[in-house]
Amino acid sequence: MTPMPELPEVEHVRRMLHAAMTGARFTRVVLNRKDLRHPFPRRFADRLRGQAVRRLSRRGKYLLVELSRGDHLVMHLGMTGWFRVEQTNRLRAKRLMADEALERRHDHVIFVMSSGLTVTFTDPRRFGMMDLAAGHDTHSSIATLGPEPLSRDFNARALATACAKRRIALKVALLDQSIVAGIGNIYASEALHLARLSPFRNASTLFAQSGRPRPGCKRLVAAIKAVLRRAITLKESERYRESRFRVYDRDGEACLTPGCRGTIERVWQAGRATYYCRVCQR
DNA sequence: CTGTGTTCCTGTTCGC
DNA sequence: TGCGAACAGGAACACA
Repeated sequence: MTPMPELPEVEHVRRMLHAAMTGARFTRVVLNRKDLRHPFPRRFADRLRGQAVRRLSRRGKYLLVELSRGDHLVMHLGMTGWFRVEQTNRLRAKRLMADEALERRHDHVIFVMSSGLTVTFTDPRRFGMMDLAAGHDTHSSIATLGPEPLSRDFNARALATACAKRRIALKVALLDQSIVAGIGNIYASEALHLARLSPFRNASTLFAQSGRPRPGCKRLVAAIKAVLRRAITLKESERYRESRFRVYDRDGEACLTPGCRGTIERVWQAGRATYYCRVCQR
């Protein structure tokens, strides 16, 4: 099973698309349906055609394609979205095998680029999204995002402040994209385990009476950065196929924290599965 | 306002 | 072996 797209997966896609699209123009844009999660914006294909790709960036789980006229293509992978990059001429010549045709049944958007590459967005569950925006931070979904977890802006003070008056569980807070951008269900559990913090702990307790972040808050920030960085590195090295998570999908197994004799449990929190060790996570 | 629950969607897994 | 039910969850929205 490929993990759901969270920040590391989206970053991997960004790098892939950067290599495939930067400098090239949209020669042809094909929409195989009129919507994904939301309808495509008006004249979507027309507004892309002829534009060159200046650069590809990422904000949280959103991909941003900066276009030559200055506007931006905003994309989200949802839960099952991904991109395929192929040589356009080989694609034309190809006769599809039955299983391949089955796989292509969820190809919703096709970008034929001037470079001779075709970039296809495929998404079985159609939770993905594509939109156009004037600037990189003018899109409503992106404007409300919290700090990038791997930036300097994301530190213990910033996290403690963002959580200060929130009476929600820590795990739920990490999933809130306005508190910190890019963390999903898997890495929320992973980071809390590495930081040895209980997912049930009230988020506001990261902030001490003295107005300073508690030690756990600093550990959590470090753990989030470590978990995300490791996942990005792992993907680049292609070793991620054999890698496993610390707690995610490990219920019933022994806790990996050195010296801890606990067992990983799976519990239900705000409609989501949370994996944790009740012995070392406090 | 704030937090919880539901909805969208389909491929995969599980139990009978 | 086959079939239906349960499950997976990002983000938006309804609602108390």
